[in-house]
Amino acid sequence: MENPLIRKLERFVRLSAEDKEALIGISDRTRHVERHADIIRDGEQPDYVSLIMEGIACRYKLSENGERQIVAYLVPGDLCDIHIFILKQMDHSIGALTPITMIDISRQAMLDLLRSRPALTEALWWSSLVDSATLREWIFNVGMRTSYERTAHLLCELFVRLETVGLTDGIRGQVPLTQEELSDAVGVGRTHVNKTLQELQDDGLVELRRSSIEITDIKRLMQAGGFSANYLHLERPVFEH
Amino acid sequence: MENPLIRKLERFVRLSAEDKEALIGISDRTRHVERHADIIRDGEQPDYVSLIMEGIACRYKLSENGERQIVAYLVPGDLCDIHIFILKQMDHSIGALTPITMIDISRQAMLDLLRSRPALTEALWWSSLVDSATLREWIFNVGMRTSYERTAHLLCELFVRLETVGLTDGIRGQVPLTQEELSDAVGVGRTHVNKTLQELQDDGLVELRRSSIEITDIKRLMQAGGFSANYLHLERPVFEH
DNA sequence: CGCCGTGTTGACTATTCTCAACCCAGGTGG
DNA sequence: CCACCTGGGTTGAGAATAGTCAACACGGCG
Repeated sequence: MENPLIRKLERFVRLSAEDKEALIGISDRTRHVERHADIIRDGEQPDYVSLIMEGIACRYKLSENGERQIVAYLVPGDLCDIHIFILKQMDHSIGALTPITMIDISRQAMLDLLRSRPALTEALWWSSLVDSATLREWIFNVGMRTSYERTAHLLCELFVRLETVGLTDGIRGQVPLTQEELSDAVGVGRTHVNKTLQELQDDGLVELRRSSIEITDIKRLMQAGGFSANYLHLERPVFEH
Repeated sequence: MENPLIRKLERFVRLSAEDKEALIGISDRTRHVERHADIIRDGEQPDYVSLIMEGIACRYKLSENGERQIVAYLVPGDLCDIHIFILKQMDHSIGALTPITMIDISRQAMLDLLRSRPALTEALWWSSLVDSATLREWIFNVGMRTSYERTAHLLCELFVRLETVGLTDGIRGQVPLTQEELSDAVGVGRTHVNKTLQELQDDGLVELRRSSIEITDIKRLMQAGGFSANYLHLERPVFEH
């Protein structure tokens, strides 16, 4: 299995063969999480860093009355718990939206990696800063855009991020999320998301499937959502691979 | 002038006298920015890290039609542009909400500091992770809470963060923001924020002044906003100072 | 075959937005 | 010293987006 983290980081820096080897060899163990299970919960302290290899997960927070706000999606190549090094406990939960395959990296292995491989350290910093930028864009999305734009924008982001790790086929893309999972992310009611998606479908931008959404025209979808990938800071163009 | 960054970081780790000296001695030059001026703009590349010493600023993004979404407030002790090390350009702007005093730290000075002072490196990582956590909470705020709760929550966050660097007097706190500046942050229209603030005032939680808001009962304000400071990860209690 | 997770539809509600007018305090310049 | 101007704040009416609720459709899995 190709390593999606390497693929992602190489969008920013070129890694040497040794860097890549170090990254591949770091895996402690592989773990599977089933759909709807939590990978880690609010208040817990993780004891390793986890890397998503397959599937989609989300960071979320719960309100008192049990509503869920998704604050980020995690796709293959994303790291879960860098917090391990610094913070005492999680201030949010991470849940699996699809079946997940992930590898756990021990704290020590991670520290060794950072100490011996400056290129990787820089790349990981980059990844962390991009995560922050994504959160800012998410705020903008939820705070400023109409539900139509919001939904479109979110789908675009997922598309681009999946594309970065090679999980789409060019212009089309399958987003394996239910409408409820989308709803919790855009902060719009479930039924209203449905209506919004149908508008997008009527406009020929997406096609609704059972438990997933297919993007049929990413270009126009980006226009509809006011999407620009600049906040993802993909410095290097895609090539080779 | 006491250094607010040191004060902030000490809420997380204890710094040695040398650490503090290194941090104080790092200042390149002091700079003043007047209210409403931009400290840095979307698309630019900063050439130094800036530390807010006095005043309040905000990170914001503009929509096509010129509306502003504030995605974070910056208070004394906050660093502006860690991006300098990694990212090619800003994906948002930073503007002064009050007159600002800040010091600029050159890239090299910052790198030297990080290399020679591991405690500071860790503290800065902490600061960065807390910033991320704050963004997540901000999403939750904008996405899930009513305008009444939202406004209350935001005021609480500002109160606590100002308190962390010693800028409040216990139970009362002056928040020097106009209603428009609050409005752009909570993502609620200007006139509606006004109505919401009046409700808060009627309930005895705040008092409205011209160009500022005084928190009169932080405890009940926290209840009203569903505020819990856990996401700020203030590991150490306040003492000494 | 039947149930459950998902999706769909429609009616009704309400929070929030928009717009427009007006107020008020403080600073400025004549 | 007063008139004016500007930046902020206040109020109210009407419009609209989005939320809520409830019922139903549908397909796949057990």
